Amino acid sequence: MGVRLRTRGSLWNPSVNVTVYGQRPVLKSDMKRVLEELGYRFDWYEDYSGLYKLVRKDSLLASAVKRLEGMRSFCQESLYDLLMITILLQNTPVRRTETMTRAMLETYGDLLGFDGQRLYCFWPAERIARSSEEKLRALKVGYRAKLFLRASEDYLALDEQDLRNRDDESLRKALLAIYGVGPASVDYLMSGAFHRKTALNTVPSWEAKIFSRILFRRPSASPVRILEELKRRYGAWRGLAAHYLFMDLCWRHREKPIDWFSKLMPY
DNA sequence: CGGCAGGTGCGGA
DNA sequence: TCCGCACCTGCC
Repeated sequence: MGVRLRTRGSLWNPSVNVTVYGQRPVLKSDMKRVLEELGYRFDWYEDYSGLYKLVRKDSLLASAVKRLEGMRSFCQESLYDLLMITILLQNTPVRRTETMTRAMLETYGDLLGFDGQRLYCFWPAERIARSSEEKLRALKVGYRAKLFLRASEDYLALDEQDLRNRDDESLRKALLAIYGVGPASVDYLMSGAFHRKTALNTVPSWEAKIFSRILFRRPSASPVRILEELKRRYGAWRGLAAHYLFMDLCWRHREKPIDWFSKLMPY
């Protein structure tokens, strides 16, 4: 299915106009399930007041919230999609992640046309599980070929709804049991696919370079130092706070290019 | 062209 | 439980 979201209403009286496109007619029952799923993925019904309270004593976060107030910890991807993304991010520069992602989508993904757009969606897990390491390696994904296979198999044995109901600790354990998921990926999965606001326990090096500039106005504070500072400032809200700071930077960069950011991000 | 970046699993201490 | 190594490719 293809989904178009359009914002309606206002910050304090928000509403979203949802249009759903399907290869077969979209039934009322489909629509109900889509809306429930969107509510979860875009974190529409959660209370963010704990984050907004931190604004009073943190001017850095205050300026990000000023621009982005109301922004949710959104994640349009499913758990499986994001799992594949974390593997594509592992042990590689961003540019190579892009190359590998394109190759994987063109070979295994589905190209959807709707609403005047042509967009790839991720492949179903079964399609990779039925493929082979050799075929995957031909796409220049290196040793990640094995990770895609094993992670897809492990994913197929999981129940995503069950995982959503678990507490942080139990969820973390279940995710780490997926082959190819370590400390860095588990943070992405918990904060992205499951909206756990605290999930930020390791800082990948490319993010450290960016947060060093944001937090300390210097180029190269260590990942450990960055994590300490985020914990000190934002405590249990550090994952979400970091998301706000990063998105604020992206928007400021988009309005007026920031030199050091262009050098770190290849866009 | 050689050297290096980058997250995870695994084997060994 | 912690440490160090292997893995693969593209960029510098």
